Amino acid sequence: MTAKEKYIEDVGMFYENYGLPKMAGRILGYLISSETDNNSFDDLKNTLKASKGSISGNINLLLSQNMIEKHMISGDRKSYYKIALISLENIMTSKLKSVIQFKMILAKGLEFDLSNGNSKKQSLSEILNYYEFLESEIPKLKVKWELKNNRID
Amino acid sequence: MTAKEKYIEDVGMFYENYGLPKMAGRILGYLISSETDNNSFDDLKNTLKASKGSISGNINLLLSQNMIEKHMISGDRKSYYKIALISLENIMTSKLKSVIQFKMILAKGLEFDLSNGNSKKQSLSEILNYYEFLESEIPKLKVKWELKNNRID
DNA sequence: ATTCTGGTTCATTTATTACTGAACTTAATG
DNA sequence: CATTAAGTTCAGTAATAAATGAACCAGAAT
Repeated sequence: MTAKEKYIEDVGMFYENYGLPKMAGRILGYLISSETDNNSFDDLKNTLKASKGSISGNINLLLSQNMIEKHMISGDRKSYYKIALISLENIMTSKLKSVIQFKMILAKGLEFDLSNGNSKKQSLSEILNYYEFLESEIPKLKVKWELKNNRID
Repeated sequence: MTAKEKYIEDVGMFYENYGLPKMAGRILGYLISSETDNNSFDDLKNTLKASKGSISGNINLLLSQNMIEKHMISGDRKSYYKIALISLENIMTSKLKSVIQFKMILAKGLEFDLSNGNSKKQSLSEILNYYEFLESEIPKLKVKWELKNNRID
């Protein structure tokens, strides 16, 4: 297994964890590590040693989620695919979304925990406050980063 | 379906997404929303309408991941379970870990993208820098929160 | 108009994972 | 020491999801 093949598998596994089919993850691995933007259906099929059906289905899944982009070359019937850079930047945002979802779950859980005196309710409230704090702070980080990078030196 | 049953299902789904079996998630949902710390094997089995095998397996899974805690009551053979509050606080940490993992994947991907002039390499590097920034900033948030809450008014 | 190319569709197969339920273990109780 | 109670183990089953591969379709080339 070459280093690149290993890499493609690693990305596949990461994205499987993230909720995509492994093959979709492999496609992303291939496209991230590809030097060119002109990656054809057949390039993917041959490199990933998968069926047409699987490549087709997963390409369209990734297109629908804006994780890859399709483009054409005039005088050529094929379609070409490349990684959508924005999708790489958005991993953090999507993780944050799931933290916020969890925050809402906690808040809901508190509703069932009726007796106000109890120390569990106290603790859950504190954790909830922490998540609310994170929810408000994390978006500020992106702004902070942008400021840092767009400053005129 | 009562509100609480719905809640248990929601938590189950959240944790399934997070990588646990649905039943383990349901157990967490039950324990988060339970008013007491004294939740027995049978409470879980009856409320969740599951087999002994499934309850047993999932309790032990959750114990091994420190997501729940077991305790005893003297004069009683049963074991009792409660949610480990730290596990709720650590959701964010675990999400952050996966962001760092992704950062490493990106860094590795850049190694394959050989030609230095190319604009893709440029863009990937920028995204990588962003993740490095996040990696250093996010732990600071916890500190900031603690300072905010432990301050003497 | 026929062939070829690029890609899609979908029924079937394969793989994975979790749940069930019954037999079993261990330890406490009468 | 026989019984019961609490929980574990594991083989079989069910449910889900994804990959295959062959048939199919649309448009371009000959």
